Amino acid sequence: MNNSFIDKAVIFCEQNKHRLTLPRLNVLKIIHSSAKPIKAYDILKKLSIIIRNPHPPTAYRAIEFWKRHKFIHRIESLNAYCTCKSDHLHSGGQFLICNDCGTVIESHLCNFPEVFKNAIKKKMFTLSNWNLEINGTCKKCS
Amino acid sequence: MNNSFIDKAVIFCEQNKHRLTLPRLNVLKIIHSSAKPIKAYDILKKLSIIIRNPHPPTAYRAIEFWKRHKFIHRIESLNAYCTCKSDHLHSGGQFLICNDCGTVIESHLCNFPEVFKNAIKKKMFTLSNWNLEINGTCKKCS
DNA sequence: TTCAAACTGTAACATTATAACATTTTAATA
DNA sequence: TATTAAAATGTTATAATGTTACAGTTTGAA
Repeated sequence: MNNSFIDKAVIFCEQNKHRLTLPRLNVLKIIHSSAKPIKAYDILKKLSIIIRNPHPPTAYRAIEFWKRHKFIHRIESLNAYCTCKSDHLHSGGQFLICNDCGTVIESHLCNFPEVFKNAIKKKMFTLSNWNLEINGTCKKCS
Repeated sequence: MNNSFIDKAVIFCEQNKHRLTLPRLNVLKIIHSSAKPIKAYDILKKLSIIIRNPHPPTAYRAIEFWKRHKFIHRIESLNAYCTCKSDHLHSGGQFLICNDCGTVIESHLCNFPEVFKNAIKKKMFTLSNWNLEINGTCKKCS
């Protein structure tokens, strides 16, 4: 396992005086080591190997923490979580979801496309963040 | 209430030999008459005025029906449903969600932007449908 | 008129998420 | 180094969202 992602989280917590507690560290490790986005209750199940009989809030709090600090994304249409694959902060994400095998690929764009910005401007809307979920078929499955 | 939307649904069912049953018609009417996207259990509550003690599957089946036929959209981040504001079929949607008042505006684009298509092509992914949810502040609230 | 497909009714249950409050941990400070 | 307040977790309960399974009804075509 490539741990540079976890290392970053460790450093982030040190630098920002957040506590890298057992639930936080392990929830992030569990999400990071999952090939596909993982659901909260599956995280909880895996967490129970490390923490005795953990309850939902334990998982959900850690998920919320890493999401707030943009280390993970939530795939809304799957109710599942995956680590952020981009190497810098960003306020939006695109996800390619394979209808066949369930694999999710993050396709990061730094800037929100102009067409959308224009469409938004027309509606007099001020952008804060965005989430794009694209369904289709991945290379392997097509 | 402008009923042309409901009229379209009536015609659609006639033409495609789908039954426009009491739950189907009323679920669509309920979603259509809601100013904001409405949740399944709120649909169910309103449905109980017309149908005696309806159970979740009654609402969910009708929701699934109208979604399948692209009369409604599901806003994933809200677990809520709204009618489609575009006058033709399309396989993707953008939604501007106001963080303040919860209003959702559908901003329809007929074609998926090139930047995204290119990002997808790079990943060797075949597109079927897409959903973009944009959070921000609407005109009224800013 | 009967028959199969489409659809609804109902009960039970599964999944996903949060509220509320007690307890523990931590680091700064007196 | 004892105190303390903030940050975080533990625990119980429950709310919110969604599905399965099977029985019964409606419909239109053979």
